[in-house]
Amino acid sequence: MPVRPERSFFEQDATVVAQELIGKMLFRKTASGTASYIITEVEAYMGEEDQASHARFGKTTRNAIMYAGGGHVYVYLIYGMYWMLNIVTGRVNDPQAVLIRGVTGYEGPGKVGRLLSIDKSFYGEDLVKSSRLWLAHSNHQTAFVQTPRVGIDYAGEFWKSKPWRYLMVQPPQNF
DNA sequence: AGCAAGATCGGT
DNA sequence: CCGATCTTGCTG
Repeated sequence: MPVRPERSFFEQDATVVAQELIGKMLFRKTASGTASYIITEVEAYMGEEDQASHARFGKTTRNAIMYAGGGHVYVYLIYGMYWMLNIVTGRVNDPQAVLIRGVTGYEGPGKVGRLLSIDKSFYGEDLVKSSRLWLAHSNHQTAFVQTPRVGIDYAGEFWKSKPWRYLMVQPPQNF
């Protein structure tokens, strides 16, 4: 029986939630059934001071849900074609989030959005309660490595160099 | 009202 | 390396 993380899990800092998400199950229920995936790659965005974050200019129409507290879903359309799936973390008015960049077999945030049929209707979805998108603890490998975040050249060296991308360590194929 | 840029991806 | 494709946020 999958156990869903509760509110307090999402209320931690994005860097903490991000590493905890590696190896967790992500469930997506549609008309054709419920599919599950293992999260393999994420990135943390740490608040208004983080110059890589969408919250760096303060609250706007697009990022307002980032201020609503941990457990909500923040989705946005990038380049007119890819829906990015983010999980809001931290407390109310502390706009942190974790971008889901990969699940088993699908590397890249655009592919994750497409695979899970994510669209604007998921903006604000509550992962603590949702019946179409939720997380669950698992027994899968949780070892990870860290690297700088991808695609944030606009953020400046200081924030660009933060090792806030987390990748599951691949188990050896042979030995 | 107009415009530049974007937490990407796939094909040259 | 470049185009696709469209929403957002800033400027005027």
